[in-house]
Amino acid sequence: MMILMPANSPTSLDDEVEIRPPDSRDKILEVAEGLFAYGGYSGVGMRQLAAMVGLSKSALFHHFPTKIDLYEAVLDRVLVRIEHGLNGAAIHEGDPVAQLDAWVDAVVCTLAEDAPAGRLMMRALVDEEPFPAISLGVGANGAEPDRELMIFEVRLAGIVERFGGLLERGIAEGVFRAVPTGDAILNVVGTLVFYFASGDLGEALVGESIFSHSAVSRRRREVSQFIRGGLLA
Amino acid sequence: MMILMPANSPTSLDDEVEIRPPDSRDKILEVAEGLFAYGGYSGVGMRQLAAMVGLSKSALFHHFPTKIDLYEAVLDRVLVRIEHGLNGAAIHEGDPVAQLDAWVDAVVCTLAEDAPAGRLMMRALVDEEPFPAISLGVGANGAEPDRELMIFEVRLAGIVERFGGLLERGIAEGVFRAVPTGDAILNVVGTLVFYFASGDLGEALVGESIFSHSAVSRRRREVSQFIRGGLLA
DNA sequence: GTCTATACGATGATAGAC
DNA sequence: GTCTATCATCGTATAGAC
Repeated sequence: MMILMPANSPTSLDDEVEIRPPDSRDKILEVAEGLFAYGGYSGVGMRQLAAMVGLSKSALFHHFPTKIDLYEAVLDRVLVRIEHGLNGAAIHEGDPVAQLDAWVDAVVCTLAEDAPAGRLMMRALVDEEPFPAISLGVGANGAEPDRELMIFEVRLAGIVERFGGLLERGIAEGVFRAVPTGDAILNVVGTLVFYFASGDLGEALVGESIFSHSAVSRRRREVSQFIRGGLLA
Repeated sequence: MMILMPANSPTSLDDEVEIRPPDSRDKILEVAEGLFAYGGYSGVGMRQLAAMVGLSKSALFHHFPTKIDLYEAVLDRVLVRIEHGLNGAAIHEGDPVAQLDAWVDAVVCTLAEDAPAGRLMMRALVDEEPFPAISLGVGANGAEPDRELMIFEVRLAGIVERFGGLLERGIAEGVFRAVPTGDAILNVVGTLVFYFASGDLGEALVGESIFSHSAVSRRRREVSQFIRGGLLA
């Protein structure tokens, strides 16, 4: 389990002491991620969470003033991991097809590394009131969004936008089929995330844990072929 | 909104009087479907539901002894619609490619007809403790499942099995790529369902309501092409 | 930062009268 | 079938001591 720094935090070495008190907050987020993934937002109780993390209920409310704040922090942490995986991959090298492969593989590998992430992402994507930031271009124009945007939403909008750009370049070069990017993005996201959110259903279908080594390496091949087949000209 | 009969109910004409008291139970299911789709299982209160349907809370508990019973009934009703859509389509005529097209289109059309269905299905698929019935072959052998199966799960297992059979026939005939059926099923289900579960995110990406007439007719084309590309040899 | 104590509303569910 | 009344429990949040 890697330790990640927020993408926008200024990196200075002597902050180390202050930045990482490897303490309660991280443990809360870790446990909460599993619980939210399992039971959804409404299915998790702060009492229950506090007990599992070994803290008092009120100590928990000290770290996260409200339940939704905790939820946002958990979601954002997962997205930071995905962003990190994308940044570490060669998604800007080679032709659009190679970039697509790198993109897909990076997401698959990140979701394969911690089990709750896929389910959590799928829940967040399905839950209502998500992500108008995408249609706004994330602050590209001066129009204020009609409600407070979650950090999580802005981060997701950035990722989706980068993928949309890749799609458009591939279409312009003629290597991808000329498809509406909206539908294509939904196809790819659905395919990528659903496998890792499918839990027991997925296990019943593939015949072993969807997170086992062999299942994941098979998945990397299969999802890449499926998406290439669906997108390439 | 069509009136459907359970697939296994004996069809006799004079049952009509008894079968359809077009009454409270249906109204409860209708409202509950919307609520569960919007807020998930834990996010819906029986008080709230009773108020919206115009009943007392205890009257509600008379129709459905427990909340989970209601939830199962709602899920099953959606699956019955999907089953009905599949039965009405030409999924047994022509070569496997034609059957695949009929299959995909039938599911898309059913999910397009009532908005909560897709979101509800995605939630149910992501929720834990689903569907070991699939690996058991739905009563094909004598082994008892280790817990009570929901009607809903058995019905889903049947649908998934039929699709798995179609995949295997297509692979045997050489018209589909030789892929592991488990991964392929998850790819198709994820692609099919996620679009109709994506709500505001989907709307932001496709530029209009995902249930609008133009969006749905575009979707029928796009998802068919995407899945064909991903599966065909 | 962490704890105990307390409060309030809402929840799922039950019992019994009409 | 539908209602009112009631129950214990939960989620959420606050206040204040250590």
